[in-house]
Amino acid sequence: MDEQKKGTRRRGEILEEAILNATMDELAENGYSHLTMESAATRAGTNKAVLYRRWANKSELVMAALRKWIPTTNIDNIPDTGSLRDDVVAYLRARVEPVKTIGPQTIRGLLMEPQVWRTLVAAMPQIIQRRSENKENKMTAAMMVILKKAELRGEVRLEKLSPRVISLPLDLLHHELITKQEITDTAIAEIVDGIFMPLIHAARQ
Amino acid sequence: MDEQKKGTRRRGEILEEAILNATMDELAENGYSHLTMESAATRAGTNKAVLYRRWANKSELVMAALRKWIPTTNIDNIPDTGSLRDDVVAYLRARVEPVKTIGPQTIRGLLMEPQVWRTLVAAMPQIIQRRSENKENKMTAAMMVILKKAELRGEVRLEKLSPRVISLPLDLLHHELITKQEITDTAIAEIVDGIFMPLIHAARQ
Amino acid sequence: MDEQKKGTRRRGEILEEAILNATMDELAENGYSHLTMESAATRAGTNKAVLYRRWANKSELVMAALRKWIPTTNIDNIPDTGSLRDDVVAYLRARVEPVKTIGPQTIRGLLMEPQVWRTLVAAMPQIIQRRSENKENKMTAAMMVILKKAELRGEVRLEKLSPRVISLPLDLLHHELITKQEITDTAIAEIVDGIFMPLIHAARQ
Amino acid sequence: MDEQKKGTRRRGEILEEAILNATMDELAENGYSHLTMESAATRAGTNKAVLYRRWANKSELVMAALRKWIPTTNIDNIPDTGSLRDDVVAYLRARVEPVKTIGPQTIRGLLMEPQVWRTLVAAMPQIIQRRSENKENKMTAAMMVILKKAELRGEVRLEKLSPRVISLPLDLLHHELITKQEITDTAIAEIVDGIFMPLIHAARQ
DNA sequence: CCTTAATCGAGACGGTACGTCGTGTCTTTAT
DNA sequence: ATAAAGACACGACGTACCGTCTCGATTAAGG
Repeated sequence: MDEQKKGTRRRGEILEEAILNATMDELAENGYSHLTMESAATRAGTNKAVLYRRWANKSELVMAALRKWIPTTNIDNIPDTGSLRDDVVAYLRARVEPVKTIGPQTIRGLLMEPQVWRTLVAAMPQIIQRRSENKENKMTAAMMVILKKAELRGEVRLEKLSPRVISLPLDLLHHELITKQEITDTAIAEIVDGIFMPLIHAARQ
Repeated sequence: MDEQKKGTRRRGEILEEAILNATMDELAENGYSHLTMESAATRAGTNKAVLYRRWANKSELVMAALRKWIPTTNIDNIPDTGSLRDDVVAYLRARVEPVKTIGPQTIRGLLMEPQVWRTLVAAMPQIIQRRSENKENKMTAAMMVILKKAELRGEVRLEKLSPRVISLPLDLLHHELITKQEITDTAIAEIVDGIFMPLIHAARQ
Repeated sequence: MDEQKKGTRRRGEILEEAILNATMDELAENGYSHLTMESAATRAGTNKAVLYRRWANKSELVMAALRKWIPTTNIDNIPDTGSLRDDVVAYLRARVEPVKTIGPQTIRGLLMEPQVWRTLVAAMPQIIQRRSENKENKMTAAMMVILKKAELRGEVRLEKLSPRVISLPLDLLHHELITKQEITDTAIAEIVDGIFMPLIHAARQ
Repeated sequence: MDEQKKGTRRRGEILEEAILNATMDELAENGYSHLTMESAATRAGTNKAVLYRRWANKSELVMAALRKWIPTTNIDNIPDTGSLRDDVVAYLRARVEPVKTIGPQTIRGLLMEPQVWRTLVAAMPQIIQRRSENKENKMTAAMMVILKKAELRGEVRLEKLSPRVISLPLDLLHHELITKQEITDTAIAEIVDGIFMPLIHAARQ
C-alpha cells in the first residue's frame, strides 16, 4: 500500500496528489464499484473528511484522478508529418494514447465493469477539456490546424467541409472507445482511410 | 400515484406490468439515481422481494422497464421509399422514434441527470437487441436489407462498402444521442447527406 | 464475545435481548464513553440500523439496557420484619440491591467515568419507574405500606408525617448513590438510625 | 453576537473572559449538547487551539464558564441572624442564589435539556468547590460555623450531631436541585423546619 | 369443493457505504 | 511567543439502500 507514517503532516497539493494516486490504484486493483471514499482515504493514509473537503462524491474524485493520470500535453502538440492522412492518424493515436498509458492494470480493472467504463469514457471529452472554456471549438481546434496546413499543400478545400465532417474522425474514435472499449491501430486506419479521406477527396471535386 | 388498493391480490403479468410502469414513472419523476428498489416497489403497491424475484438488481429492472416502453416493432419494418437516401433517413428516424416516444416527462426526467442519460442511451442498443442473439449482425441487418435493395436499383456497389461504412449512419446516430442528448431531423439529414451518401457515391467509382 | 453465527435469523425480542446484553457487556468492559452503537451492534452480531430502529441514540440504548438488567421485582415485595426500623433498612437494601447485582465488572466499568455514572444514577428513578404512570406516588408507595403496618403496631403516627419525611430515606439513598457512588450497609444504618427513626420518634410526641 | 473586529489582538485574561462569556451565551442559546469547542471559539472571535491551550475539553470549559458566572462570594459570608433556624434557611438560600442568578436566558436555555441540566447541577458542588482542596470539610465548614454559634447560644449540642446530620440540609438541597430542577423557599422551609430542626431538637435530649 | 403449493404483502434483518460532525493536534502566517 | 486561521487525523454519528429472509394472508390449481 501507499500509506505514509509519522513524518510531518501532509497538506495541500502533496496530500492531494497522494489521494489521487491512491484512488487510481484502488481503481486499478478493485474496480470502480469496489472503490470507496473510505478505501481511497485509507490507502492514501488519510480520512474521508479530507476527501469530501475537495470532492463532493465518488465520481468527482474519480474524474479528478483520471484527469491527473491522463497527460493532456499531447493535445497541444499537433502532428506535422507532411500529409493530411498521416497527420490525422497521428492525431487520433495521440488522443488514444493517454487511455492506453493509464496503465494496463488500471485499464483491466476498469474494463471489468463495462457500464462504468462507458460512463467514464463518455465523460472523457469533458474530463480532458474541462480546463479550456471554449469546449466546442477546442475539440476540433487541432483538426482545424491540421486541415489548414493540408489546404496550403492543396490537399483539401476547407470551405467545402462541414463541421460534422471535420469532427468526424474524433466522433468515430469516441464511438469506438465507447463501443469497443479498445482501439486498435487498424481501427484508426479504417476510420481515416475508409471514411475520412474519401470524404476529403469527394469534397475536392 | 399508481398504488392499488384492497382489491384482489395481483400476480404474474399484471403485477409485473404494474411494477415496470411504476419504475418508469419513478425514473421520469425522480431520475435514475433517486430510483430505488424500495421506491419502485412501493409505488407499484408491492415490495422489494417481488422485484428481486424477477430482476437481480436496479439496472436489470430499469432495462426491463425501458424495453417495455420502447416499442420494438419499428425495428423490423424496414422502410422502402424507393431511394437509398430516403430509406436510410427513414430508418434512422425510426431508430430515434422510441427514444422520443418514451414520453415527454420521462425524457425530461432522465435528461435532468446527463451522465445517467448517457449511460442509458449508451446501453440502449443492448436494451433493444437483447432478445436477438446475434448482436453484431442484427445491428446492421436492416441496413443490409436497405443496401441490397439499393444495389438492385444500381444505387450502390455493396462489395465495395466496408462494414464500418455500412454501420456508419447508426454509429453516428448513437454518438449523437450520447453527445447531444437530442437528435434533430437536420442532424439526421447532415449525417446522411453530408457523410453517408458521399461515401456511397465515392464507392461507386 | 457474544456473536451468533449462521443460525436462523434472529428477530423481535430474541434479537432485542441479545442487543441489550451486548450493550451491558460493552458497558462493563469498556465504559460508557467507549461504548459505540457500532460496537454494541457488532458484539450482538447485528448492525447499527437495527439498533436505531429501536432506540434513537446511545443514551436511549443504555437506558433500555439498564432497565432490563435492573430486576424491578424487588420493588414490589415489601419487607415485613415486624419492626419499622428493620423494614426500612430492608427496603433500602432491596433498592440498592439491583445496582449491586448489575455485576461487579459492570459497576466498575461505569464507575470509571464519574460524570456518566452520575447522569445515569440521576436518571435511575425514571429508569426504574417509567412503567408506572403515577411517578410521584409509586416512589413512596412501598414506604407507605411499611409505615401503615408500623402504625398498626403503634410505632408511628402517620398523620404527623409530612411527605418529605416519608420520602426522606429514599431521597438520602439516592443522594448517597450520586455522591458516593457506592452504598454501604453502615450508610443505610446511619440514614435510618441517625435520621429517619429520630424523626419518627419526634413525630410521636 | 460577541465577535470582536480588527482592533488590537486580544490575549491573556481579556481573551479568556471573552471566551467564557461566549461559552455561556452559547450554552444559554443552544444548550450543552449543541455547544461545541468550535462554536464557542467562533463566537468568541478566536479559534479552537486557543481554547485547548486553556481547557482540556468541553466539560472543563463549561465548568470554567459556570464558575465564572456563579459569584462565589456569598459562600464565604456566613449568615448571622441570631437563630439557628434562620441562619440555616439563609445559608441554604444563599447556596441556591447563584443558580438563580446565572441569568434567566441561560437558565431557560439549560432547562430545555433536562438531563444536561441534571448533569451540570450534579457537578455543581465540584464546580463551586474545586478551588478548595479539602473537599469534604469545605462543604460543611459554613454549617459548622453556624452550628458553633448556635451551640454558644445553647440551641444545639454539637457533639451529639453526626456528620450526616450536619450535612443533611445541603444534601437535601442538592437532591432537590437534581430532582426538581427548581427550588422554592417553601421547599427550603420544609427541609429546615420539617427535618433538620426536629433532629436538632431530638439531639438535645 | 377442498386441500396444497406457490406467490404476494409487509416489513425486519445483516450488511456496506454514505456524507457529516466533533474532537484534539498541528502548521502557517501575522502581530 | 502567542494569536488567528484553518487543515488534518481520527472516530462516531445517524441515514440510505442493498439484497435476503421470515411470517402470515391469499389465491390459483389439483385431487
